[in-house]
Amino acid sequence: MHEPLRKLVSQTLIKLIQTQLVAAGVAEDAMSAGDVYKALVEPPNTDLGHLAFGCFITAKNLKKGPPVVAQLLAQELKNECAQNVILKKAIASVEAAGPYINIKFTPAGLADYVLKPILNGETFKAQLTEATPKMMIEYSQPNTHKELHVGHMRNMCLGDAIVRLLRYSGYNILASTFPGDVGTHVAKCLWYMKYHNKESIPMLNKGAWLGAMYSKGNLLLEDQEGTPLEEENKKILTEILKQLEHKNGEYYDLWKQTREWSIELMKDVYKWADVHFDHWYFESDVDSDSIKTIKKYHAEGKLVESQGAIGLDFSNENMGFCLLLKSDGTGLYATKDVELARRKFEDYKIEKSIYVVDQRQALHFKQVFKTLEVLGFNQAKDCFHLQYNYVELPDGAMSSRKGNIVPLTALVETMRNHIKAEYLNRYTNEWTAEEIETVADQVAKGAIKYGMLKQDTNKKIVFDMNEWTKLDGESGPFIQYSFARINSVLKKFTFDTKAEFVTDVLAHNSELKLMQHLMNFNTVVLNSAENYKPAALCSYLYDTAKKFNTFYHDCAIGTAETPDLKKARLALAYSTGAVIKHGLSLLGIPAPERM
RNA sequence: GCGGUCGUAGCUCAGCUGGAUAGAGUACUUGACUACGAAUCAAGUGGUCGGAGGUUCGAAUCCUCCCGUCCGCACCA
Repeated sequence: MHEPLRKLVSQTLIKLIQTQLVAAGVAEDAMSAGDVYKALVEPPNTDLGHLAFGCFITAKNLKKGPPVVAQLLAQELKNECAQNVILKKAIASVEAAGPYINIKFTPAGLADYVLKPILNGETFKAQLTEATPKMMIEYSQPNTHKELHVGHMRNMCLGDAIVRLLRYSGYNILASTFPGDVGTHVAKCLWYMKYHNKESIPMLNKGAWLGAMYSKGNLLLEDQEGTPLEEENKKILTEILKQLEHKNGEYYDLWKQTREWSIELMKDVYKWADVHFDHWYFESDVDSDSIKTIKKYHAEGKLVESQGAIGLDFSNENMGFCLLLKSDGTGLYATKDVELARRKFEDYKIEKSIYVVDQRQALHFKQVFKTLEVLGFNQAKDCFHLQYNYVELPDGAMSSRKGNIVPLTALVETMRNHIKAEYLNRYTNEWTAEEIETVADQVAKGAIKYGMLKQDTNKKIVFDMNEWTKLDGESGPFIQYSFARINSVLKKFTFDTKAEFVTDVLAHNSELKLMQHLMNFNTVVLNSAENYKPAALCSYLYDTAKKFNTFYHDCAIGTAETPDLKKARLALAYSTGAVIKHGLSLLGIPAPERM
């Protein structure tokens, strides 16, 4: 009940409905204002109305047909509007159409209830939720000793947007990350570096270079499989892993040093992407404790042995065998996740734990959560795996192992250069070189993040650089461009958000449509947040920009017929800009003032 | 084989917690800059919503089966 016009309508309607309920001998509290609020939807087109009330539930309660109830309530609402000054000013028409009541607002109603709260900032401070459990959202689990690629970007954008959306909606959110800084991939990287690398260590971009070491190591190891060298290689890898586990030896020293290079790369990327974590959990932090924990449970007889390894058998529940200790006594990914899940709840007293991880890990998380449950961890039910589909290349899956990745830095560089060459270099004589760089970077962020977020999480993204650099149509830069134009017109005609304006003059169809659309901002954001679907906000913002462009095309601002109309149109332009800017910020996308 | 994902316009996708005439982008065909920014706008062509049943007053949306697709299924993460 945060949107003022919906609130006004639902509070009026509920009184009328309750009168009918009592008359029909039904309990008055069979329906609440909240129920009515939820049943208020957008009609399929604006010609019908700005808001519609579907009478299905009400009709059921009254034991009458929906069209009959719509007729009845529409008449009651009309009468109410005729008597009530406030309603009379805000509501232009009420019409029953089949099972719906279509409501049209007056220009003044839309301006008063939609534009004014945006202008004074109330819209963006509205309380959208009541129950807001403390949640931790873990996202971005890159491995050290590998290079970050475009696939990692989807996870990062998604996790960050969800954190932002939920925080805006009033939730208490902690963001965490869980980099994989131990494991065989590290050993393979160090092995190659130590025994086969002939290059000298670069001064810059050590993290990316390290990723190449891993890739080369992996390929060489595969080549040597089946040769006499295989046995020798295995011995060395085991020795490396042992040293890492016991935290001493030359490999351990090399690990400490190289690990920092990777972390530096991650931090650079997070800084670029404006992504922030409240806590960094490293796999190396939980590694040895996780093994102790599992051994303890095993000693208590809560786990089973199978083929020399220890774990839990969920095969009769179609979840396979969850392996927790390998036959050599070392742990696995699941081992660490079992330990980490407990820590999160203990460290921060959270009520819900969300994991933003690739959907290929679905079975893994099912097993981990089930294991937690079997081990008596009550909060297992509060753990949730938020899945998304992965990013692949036109010729198939990306893999650091094979070395066929598109590094994130390559995407960012290509995008920035493309934007400068195609659009920004034309301003070389007007703007400083610094501004051109800054704006190119902001637009690149818009293109990349919007591209990662606009597609629903359950669909995979096929990454093609040529397609990604096309910035027309539904793209981040399209929305940013609309904002820049709004900004430019506001500057040209100077607009004061605190100045009064005449509210009943915005009567053009494209003005009404735009205002009606702006009305829905918080509703869309809340929906987007609670369903973990940033894509919903993406398409809303795209629509906002499109509707603004139509208005901008249809309605002259500078040469408006009257000064009042000009002022009101400036208010509408400003409001649209504010919604776009806030909306983009919830997706982690900056809004340049000009571009 | 078992489990899961997806299947909507030529292509890429919205719509899926059941509700009004299935929408965008792109491509293609047109039109609009002496203009508040053309990275724009306007118009047109284009759909048995994979198939078949079922539930319902009402199904792209829910259920069942089938077909196609991709993913996962113990010592990697």
